Amino acid sequence: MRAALDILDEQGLPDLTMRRLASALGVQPSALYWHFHNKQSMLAELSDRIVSRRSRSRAESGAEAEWTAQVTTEAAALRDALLTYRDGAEVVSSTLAMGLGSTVAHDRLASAIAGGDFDDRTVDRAATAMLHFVLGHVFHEQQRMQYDSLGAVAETADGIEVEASTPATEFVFGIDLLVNGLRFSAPLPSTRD
Amino acid sequence: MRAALDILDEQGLPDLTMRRLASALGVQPSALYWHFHNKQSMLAELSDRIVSRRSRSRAESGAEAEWTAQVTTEAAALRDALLTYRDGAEVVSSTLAMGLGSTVAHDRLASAIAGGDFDDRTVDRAATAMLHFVLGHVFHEQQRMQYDSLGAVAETADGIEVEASTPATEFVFGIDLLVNGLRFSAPLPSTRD
DNA sequence: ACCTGAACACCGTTCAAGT
DNA sequence: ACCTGAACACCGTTCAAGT
Repeated sequence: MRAALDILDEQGLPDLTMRRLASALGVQPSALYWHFHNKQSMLAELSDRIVSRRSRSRAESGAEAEWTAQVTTEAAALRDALLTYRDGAEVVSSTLAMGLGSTVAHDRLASAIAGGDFDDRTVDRAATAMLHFVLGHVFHEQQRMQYDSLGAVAETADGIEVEASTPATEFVFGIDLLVNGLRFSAPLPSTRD
Repeated sequence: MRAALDILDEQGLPDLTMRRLASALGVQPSALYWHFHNKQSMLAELSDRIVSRRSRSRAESGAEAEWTAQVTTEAAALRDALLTYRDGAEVVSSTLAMGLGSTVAHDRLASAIAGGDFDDRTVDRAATAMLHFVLGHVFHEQQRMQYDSLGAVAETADGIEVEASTPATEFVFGIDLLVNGLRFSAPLPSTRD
């Protein structure tokens, strides 16, 4: 797993092949198939490690913060985790799409959302929608990163458009959209205090 | 393109190889490289065709419908287009992530959203967020489809959970979340009429 | 203008056999 | 328990050469 993460981060997903991984370990490719059923399940395990990596639990980690703030924090933490390794979002996205990998990402978002007192179905669907947005956003963000690093400096050509809005800004915009939609959609039964 | 769409729909993206496409056309693989720079650009063209396929322009296509209804309609039309071919969402998603393919999908969502009188940046970001949700959702939906078709009938095992909520229902839930978030986020300058 | 033939440099996976 | 060796059935792409 450590060797695989190194290759992923240094060379990218397309270069993370079973043969390259084997040779990084000084072993024959076939040796890997004693440890993993196939490449997919190896990537699934990688995906779990990427997602599970908790970033600094920010200032407010307690149960007291507004649920909206908790959701925002959780989403940002997930984005951070995905950004930790090159192509992280693609690995996780395709793993989850295949129905593999753990559900921690979804679950953490869901439990933050549950702080808003919604019914279980709403919580689940909102978490899923949010997860789709996060994965889509970071996937896109990382693809741009390596496209930009391959020449094509995009240019701040005509001076205008200089502070064109950062990926982080666009990210919180999307999250806020979903949080606000959630806040104003349901009857939201009890607003204690 | 027709042959490629056939292979995609009948055998899926993993089986859509340049060699298989060539042999379906009764031609050598190398012949394809006179027509396309590489496989990516072939898939990009395929992606454009998938997205451009307009479904029945529903009842209200006029300029008069509520902008929220227009956005919902546009999102549903995009979902329909992606569902038309097997693995359609994956083809489009990865093409757009690579910075290839046309921007029609984004643009159609954006112009529907623009009916709500938001500033250009908000329109663009909201369209992007929505596009990420749609692609993520349908990608997931299609992956499940072929997972389910490969045995593993999932079972309505214990009678409960029978009407567990369809993909279509979950889709409109996510779209509504985004539309509502948008409606209640900005100052929304003019509410003429 | 459009295609063939032949090659290059790879893939994931299996499986008997070794230690 | 863990790995090697050798093979199978593939990939995308290039490029001289043909018509």
